[in-house]
Amino acid sequence: MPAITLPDGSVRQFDAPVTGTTVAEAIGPGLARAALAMKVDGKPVDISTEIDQDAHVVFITRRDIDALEMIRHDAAHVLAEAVQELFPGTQVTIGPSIENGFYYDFARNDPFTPEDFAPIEAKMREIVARGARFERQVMDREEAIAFFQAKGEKYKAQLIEDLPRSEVITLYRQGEWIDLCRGPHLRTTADIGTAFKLMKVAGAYWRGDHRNAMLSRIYGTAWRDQKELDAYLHQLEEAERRDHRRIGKDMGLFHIQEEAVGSVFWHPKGWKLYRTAETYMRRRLDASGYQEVKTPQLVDRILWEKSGHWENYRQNMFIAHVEDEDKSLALKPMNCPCHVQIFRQGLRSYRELPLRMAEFGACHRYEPSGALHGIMRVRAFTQDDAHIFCTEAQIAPETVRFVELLSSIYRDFGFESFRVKFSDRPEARSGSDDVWDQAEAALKEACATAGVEYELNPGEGAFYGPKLEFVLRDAIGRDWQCGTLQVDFVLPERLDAEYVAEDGARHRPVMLHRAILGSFERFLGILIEQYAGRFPLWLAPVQAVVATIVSDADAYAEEVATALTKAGLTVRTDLTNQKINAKVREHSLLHVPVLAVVGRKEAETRTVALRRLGGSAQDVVSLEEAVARLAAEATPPDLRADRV
RNA sequence: GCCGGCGUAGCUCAGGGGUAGAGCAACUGAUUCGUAAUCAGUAGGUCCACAGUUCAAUUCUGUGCGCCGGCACCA
Repeated sequence: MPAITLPDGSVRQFDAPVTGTTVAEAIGPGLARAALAMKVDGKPVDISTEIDQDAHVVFITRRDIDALEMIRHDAAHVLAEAVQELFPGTQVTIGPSIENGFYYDFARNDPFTPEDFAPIEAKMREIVARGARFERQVMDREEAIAFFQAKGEKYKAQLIEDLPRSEVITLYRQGEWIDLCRGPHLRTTADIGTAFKLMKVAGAYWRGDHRNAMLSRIYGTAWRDQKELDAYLHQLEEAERRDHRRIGKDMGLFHIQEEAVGSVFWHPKGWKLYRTAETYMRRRLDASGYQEVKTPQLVDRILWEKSGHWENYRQNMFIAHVEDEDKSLALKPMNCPCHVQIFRQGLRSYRELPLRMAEFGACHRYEPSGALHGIMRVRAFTQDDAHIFCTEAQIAPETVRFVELLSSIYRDFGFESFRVKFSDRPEARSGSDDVWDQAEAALKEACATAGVEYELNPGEGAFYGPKLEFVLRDAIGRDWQCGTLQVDFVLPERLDAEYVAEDGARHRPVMLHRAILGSFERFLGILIEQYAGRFPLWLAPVQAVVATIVSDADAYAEEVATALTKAGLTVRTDLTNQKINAKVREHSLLHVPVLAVVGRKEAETRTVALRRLGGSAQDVVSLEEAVARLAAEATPPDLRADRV
């Protein structure tokens, strides 16, 4: 005799087990029409599910966010059906809903190409129009395996074989087509609607393992209505305009060329941006008790053997040989072993701890070609690296301190929020399990102390210790690790770092590896996308252009530029023989934040007309006022008087 | 590294078995014009590289390199 409690708190009694459909009908025909699925005690299920005991029920309609995920999941099923109708012999594997859409991985000798999209999409629309009911079916495990084997679907059969014994095997049928699926689903394929679109093809390894077969993946996007789909596609176009590779080219910030794959040629404006960020970081580190050092680029393999990099990281290292010498040197892929060498010079005392050693360290790593991406993933990059040598007791306070510094710096750069991931021990690692237990526990405790909330990222730690990853998102939604904090008990041991403690005996320090930006290259790439090239004044590589209206104002324009330069701004003049409209347009397209326009009037009255990027207002102020105002605004956030 | 796509002027792109075109940019000249494109003219290309097919290849085929989207790998 189930009693159904609805979201408004009302309760409906039924004499016998009922399906969601029946309950919805009992409430009203409108709801019966709109209810696509439901949540029973918080768990999403098919609307046709029978409820046989008291439960809280929430109906899911098209307007609910939960419907979106189901639309996407169902669209994946329809995609698979369409593909199998059009391309017999193609095997299905998995097809989940994902952020913004869905994908399906197919096993097939000839991978799909974008040319296949039109016919597949047409077939999908046909299947949606058919409106076949999604029917759930429970099947015995062995029977299900035999069923898929008989169809030649060996991937599906394997999926079932690998499911835990306790798992109930369910299949969903839509018309003639049937798939292994946990559910839940909408009522019919018609409920998916027509606001979907196939987006791209990609190779993907079966079960995400590169030793397995490569499958052909089709990505699609799906939404509740055409308006949402259009908005999403528009947003994608907008995001493309923010792409740091495009902006880097348009603004003349940097380039990369074939002869130095994965390395950045910084142009004057790009390097100005880089230096602004570097100078800022140096000030912040100086103020936070770090000591900056500089260590060698090329280091003998002997040191890398000691540190464990030779064993664990060699495939990512650039090795250098000299003609007449029987030596192998490696370009450093990380700075840590070098920093330990500095730590090891002389006898260290516990009084020096925590010792925070920072370096803007240029590192080289041989990254797989497919991983390279603009300046965000390169083979030569500069980390804002530091190693904190400390005692175990200092791990937690140093973590708190670090997270505060990182948050403050991210905020200054305009990133109000970021995600944190906790990566624990990887398969290939140095150090005993005991040491890893200790390191992971210490980092977790430090997080608790610092109030850091994180998601788990299993098996993704560095080979010498667990790490926290601070993740920022680029324009098109890809996540990038920037900051990191790693607890390391291994390297101090391997490289024999020690200090004399209060008790007069020698002890091992703990090493905290940490970076805030991660690498300047990646961080600046994200920064470019964050601002779409329209930087706040303190970051802009060219902060103002003084543009003339008539050539009579040339001398005055030079005077204005000089005054602004003296005040510390980076300024250019535009004395070209063009209309002011053209000048405004040109410098706006280059994202110059301030345009100082001078014509006859300004020259006579010693004023400038300030125009902000993106605005159309003109602010005519005296030269002194303009200099004072812009100088104040161009002050980096950490140097501002109102800094709390 | 793997799967797919792409590689034509500085940029964005069109074209196509008989050795190439547009717009913008550049350069020259005219124009001094008050807030997102003044007008006219000029110049600019081993059509990514190498090999093959062909009377003829930038176009077709193969290989390599690079780029783009994913996967795998990672700051």
